[in-house]
Amino acid sequence: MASRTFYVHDYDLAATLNSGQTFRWQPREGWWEGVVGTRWLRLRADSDLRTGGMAGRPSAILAETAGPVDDWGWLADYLQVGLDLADILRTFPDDPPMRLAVAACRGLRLLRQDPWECLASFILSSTKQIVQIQQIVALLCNKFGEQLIVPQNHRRVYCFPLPGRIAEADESELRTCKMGFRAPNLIASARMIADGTVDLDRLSALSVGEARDALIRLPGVGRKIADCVLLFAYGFQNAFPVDVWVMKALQRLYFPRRRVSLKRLHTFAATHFGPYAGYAQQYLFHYARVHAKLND
DNA sequence: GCCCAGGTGAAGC
DNA sequence: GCTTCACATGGG
Repeated sequence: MASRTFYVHDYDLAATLNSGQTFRWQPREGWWEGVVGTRWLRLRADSDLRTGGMAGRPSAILAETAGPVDDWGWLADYLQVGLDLADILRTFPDDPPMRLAVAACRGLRLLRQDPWECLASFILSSTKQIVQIQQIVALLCNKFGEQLIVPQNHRRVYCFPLPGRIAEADESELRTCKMGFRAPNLIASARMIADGTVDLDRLSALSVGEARDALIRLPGVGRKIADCVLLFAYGFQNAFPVDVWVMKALQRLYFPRRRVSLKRLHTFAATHFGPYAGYAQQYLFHYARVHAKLND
């Protein structure tokens, strides 16, 4: 077992882990338990003991693993603890909707996830609620993933299955994980990645447009899912996924008088929200989903 | 029963 | 170009 404390400002761990960008974290006994790569771990937001902490705004994240760790760079990268959130918030447009969303979601962050896990999870996400995506991903990992080191007396935990493992599975096996019509898309995409037709390792060297085109070649991956992977896994900060919630938020907050097409919303997003548009998108998504009642 | 869920892709105008 | 529809499955 190993542990480490990361000191952070303005980091709402619960909102971040529970904001629909990742699907494996579960609250348990005051911690968030999850898997990053091939390591089981748990995280807890704490006061910064060096300063006594700030009331109501924990400024440290405590991490514990079950196995030994000598270099914590993988977790610092995943959590993006080195990023200065204030620098990003300053680039957001100073308009009423953005001010509402930022005020409501203070400390919300974007993670830097593994591309394959992110891609596969979002292939499974279409027309599913977040709780159901979590359930499907859990079933998939339990059935196809490799077992990980966990604390004594802890239930068994498995890593996210690699593309090669999914590629050799058959559709009926995958359907037992309750993914329905998404199963053939997941298999076909896994095969294209396993056989090198699409190389996920090369995408970070491409422009955002080229990387998006590469992802959209995969079956079950359209503009929205591609943008999720570009933003959540590759860190293309200007990727702007438009799902039903973001669509509702943009329509209601910025164009209350007229109906605007999806294409025009993309054009608006690309010009209005600045270089960190993807970050702004996550604030709008979380605000719309958790805080605002945007339904008529 | 009905409607919706971090959509996509094919088919219709 | 744009609109409509099927696609599994579960929750409200």
